[in-house]
Amino acid sequence: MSVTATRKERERSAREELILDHAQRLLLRDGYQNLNLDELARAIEYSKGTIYLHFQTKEDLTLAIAVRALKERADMFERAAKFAGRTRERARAIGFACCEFAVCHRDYFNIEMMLKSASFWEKASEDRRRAHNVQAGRCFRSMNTIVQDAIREGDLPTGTHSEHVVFSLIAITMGSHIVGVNPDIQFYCGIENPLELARRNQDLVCDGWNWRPLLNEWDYSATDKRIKAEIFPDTTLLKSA
Amino acid sequence: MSVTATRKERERSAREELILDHAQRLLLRDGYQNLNLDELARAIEYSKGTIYLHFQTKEDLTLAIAVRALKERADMFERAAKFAGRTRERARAIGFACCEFAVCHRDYFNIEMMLKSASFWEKASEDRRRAHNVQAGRCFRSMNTIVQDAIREGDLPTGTHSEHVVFSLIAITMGSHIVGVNPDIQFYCGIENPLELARRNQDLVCDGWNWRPLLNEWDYSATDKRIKAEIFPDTTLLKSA
Amino acid sequence: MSVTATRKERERSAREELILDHAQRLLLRDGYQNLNLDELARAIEYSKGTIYLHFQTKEDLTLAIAVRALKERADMFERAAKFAGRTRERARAIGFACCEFAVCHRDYFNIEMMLKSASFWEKASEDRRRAHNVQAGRCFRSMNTIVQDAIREGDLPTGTHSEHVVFSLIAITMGSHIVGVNPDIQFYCGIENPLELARRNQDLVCDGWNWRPLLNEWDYSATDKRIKAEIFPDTTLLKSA
Amino acid sequence: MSVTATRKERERSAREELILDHAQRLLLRDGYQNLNLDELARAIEYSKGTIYLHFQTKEDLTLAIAVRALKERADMFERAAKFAGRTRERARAIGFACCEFAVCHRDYFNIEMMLKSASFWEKASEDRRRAHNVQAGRCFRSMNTIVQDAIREGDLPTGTHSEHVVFSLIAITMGSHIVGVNPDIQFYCGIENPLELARRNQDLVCDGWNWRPLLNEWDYSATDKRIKAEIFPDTTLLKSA
DNA sequence: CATGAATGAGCCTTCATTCAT
DNA sequence: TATGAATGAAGGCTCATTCAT
Repeated sequence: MSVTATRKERERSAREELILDHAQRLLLRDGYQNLNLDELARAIEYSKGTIYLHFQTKEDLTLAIAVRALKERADMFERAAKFAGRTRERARAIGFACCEFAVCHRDYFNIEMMLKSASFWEKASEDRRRAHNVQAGRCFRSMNTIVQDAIREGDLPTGTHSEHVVFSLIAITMGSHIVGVNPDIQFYCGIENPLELARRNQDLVCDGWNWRPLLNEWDYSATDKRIKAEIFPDTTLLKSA
Repeated sequence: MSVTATRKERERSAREELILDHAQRLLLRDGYQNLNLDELARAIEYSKGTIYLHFQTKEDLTLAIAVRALKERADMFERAAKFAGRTRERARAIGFACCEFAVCHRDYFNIEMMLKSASFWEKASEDRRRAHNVQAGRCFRSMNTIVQDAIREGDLPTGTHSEHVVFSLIAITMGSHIVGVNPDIQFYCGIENPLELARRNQDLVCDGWNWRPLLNEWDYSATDKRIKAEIFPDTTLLKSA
Repeated sequence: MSVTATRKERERSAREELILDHAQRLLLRDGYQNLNLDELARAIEYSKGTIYLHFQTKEDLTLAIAVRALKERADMFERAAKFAGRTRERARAIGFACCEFAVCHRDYFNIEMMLKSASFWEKASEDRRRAHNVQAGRCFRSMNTIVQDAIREGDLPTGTHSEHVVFSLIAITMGSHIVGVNPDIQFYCGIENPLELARRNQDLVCDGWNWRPLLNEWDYSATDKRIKAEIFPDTTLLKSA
Repeated sequence: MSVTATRKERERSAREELILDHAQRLLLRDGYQNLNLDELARAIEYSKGTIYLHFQTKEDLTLAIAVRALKERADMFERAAKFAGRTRERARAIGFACCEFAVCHRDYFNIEMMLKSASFWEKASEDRRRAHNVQAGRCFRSMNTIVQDAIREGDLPTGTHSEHVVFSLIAITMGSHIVGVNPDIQFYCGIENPLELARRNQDLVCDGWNWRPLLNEWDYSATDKRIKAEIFPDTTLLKSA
């Protein structure tokens, strides 16, 4: 590939990122239905036609935003899965990654909710749909592998279905994040730091599954320090680790 | 109030329910942005103008759907809260109510998600917003009271923040329902009956909080039978109780 | 039907005609691709939305214009077909009707040409397509019946295929009209009155088929006078008859 | 002019033909309004910019297609006009040429119809418009000369206006071709071979003008054989000649 | 000369909302 | 009170044309 071609390639990628950045911002501010391509074009200072050089439809663009975030999440999960330690410590690393992700993509789950409508997927490009599945699969496998290790190593009771553990962890995490950003619930439950609660909830569930070592059997604050140091050394977003 | 006025009042209410019934159906079928007032008018066999005699805007209508469902949920919660037994049994009754509700309003959480957008609330009527808060408060207090009782009675450890317990239960429940209906996750996690998993997840969290009696300390299947018999005798939707 | 309903019905029809009138004018001025619904709305002094209360798509509207003209043509043909006289005189009455029609709808054939594109018909409503076929059939049968009579009565040679005669008459008529309005051809052929030539061309073809009585065997100017008087008494458009 | 320049000139011409070939194909497949320059560029494997090095606008390109076809028609007409024989035989040769042309350019007349819109010509280049007139003139004169010869030689009645004869022949030919490809009319009139009918229609008109020798006074099938052999020896498209 | 990325005006269509009857 | 015809702003998408490289 010629030098010029590479540069163009880079420029194209950069612009695609630029579009996604602004689109994501508008999407989260206004919701999908109020996302307006005229405004987006104005924001990125490119024409509307240019947007369509990158994305087939508005739905395709929206899905691309989700895919990008999901890819980042999958990357973090795979990094976290390599953490050296007991299986529950490794799971904790993924929990850490998940919160880290939630901080950077505060409203990612809202985007994910937008994708619910069936008519949505029909209008997105085939490639984009495939990309979404790929990243979703990576996320799931990162966690599922650890749970299976835990069962094999005896950290989780024999006979536990790994998929059910994964499901409960996804549920408590997603639920915590979604509910945690709800102003009404924040008010009623007196929540200040939703992320902290999300991680505690994950602990509750792990303890519920009897995932050894239990919360009171291990110094997880030390684990957290190691996670932060070894896996996410550059992170400054989470004050406590 | 004259006899005629009362009859008219009743007719008005009946029509409002009719509108909400069909609107909810269409809303869940097509999503908010595809909810079309022309189609709704055709379905209810009244004119579009008539819809506007009941609801100020499309957003107001949508919120009314949510309020109606929420009210039903609050009613069920309050009924469940009166269940006679240990605090965790009463919480279990509410969990039961929540699943029961989820069965009747399979996609209520999707509607709740639609309400996220800020611009949405601006267009709903003040009265409707207030009504929503009232019902949300009822739901919260039903649960929170039980948790506080549990702390007072020593079923939950001293020093436990009741709001955090409530938060975790809401999170695991909402998370389980939202994640449980996701086809991708159903596929990855091999889920057949999301509701069953939702209830198990609630147990995990209660055990995590050390809410006595723990799962293995009590015959909760007997409790479930009583709940079904005493609180929801007419329910046939949940096969196992 | 109530009085009000009838009036509304009438108003609706009147507006539909209004839309068609202006749409036809713009269509012939600018061609189909340049027909602009914004401009049309401005011209009719109704909103764009109103246009869509009458016509499903732009294609549907265009086809409606063609159907309306075609219906008028079919009406004239059927009226002309009733002319009392020899078969060739009756055919002549239809030829007269055709020219009369061409005067009132100077560019009808151009509209008909627009309908060629296959993608066009897909976007028009089923009802409209059917209506078009109905009117086209009426036109054809009016003429074909006369030709069959001519064969039966011996005015046309035995063994003549009526459809081929009709085809040749349609061809010479359509060809004359289309070519006759072409400025280049008008210039080259020194044409002043295309209609007169169209009628003469029809005579050439009839003589070619040996349709009795031939041009030089009968006083067709007398026939023309009768046609004008009996069939189209109100017509002032054609100077010579 | 240098050798290089000549080669470039040739290359330029070749590419122009390539563009016209594909453009004509797309034009006839999709109609003018659906002719898409992006697709055309892809088809010719040159860039869109290159198309604009050859043609000023999309209209200019379309007109160029018409001009090219018209030139071919004029060439065929002039060749046919040289046929040795009676004037009506020579006219027949042109009729033959016309059908031959219609076979190779099945939808040429549709293209010709597209040129009707006034706004079209405004956007085509002056040069192209002039070229179109030149070729149209050649076609007309080929035929007109033969008719004038016929009048002079007494094959057509004295006093006949040659332009009117030409007009009627153009009309019957154009009409036959346009009407003949109309599926509705094919259905109604039971047409299988439109070209055959077109030629018969030409005969009807000639007989109508009393152009000697009449159809029943001469063995025109022999003429047709000669035409085919002497003028269009390479043609295999027309089965009967 | 050749490219093809970028443009942006333009257009069809939808649909929540209004209001005269 | 109930209607539904009328509105018109809004928005997604296209594509002929340009121009820097």
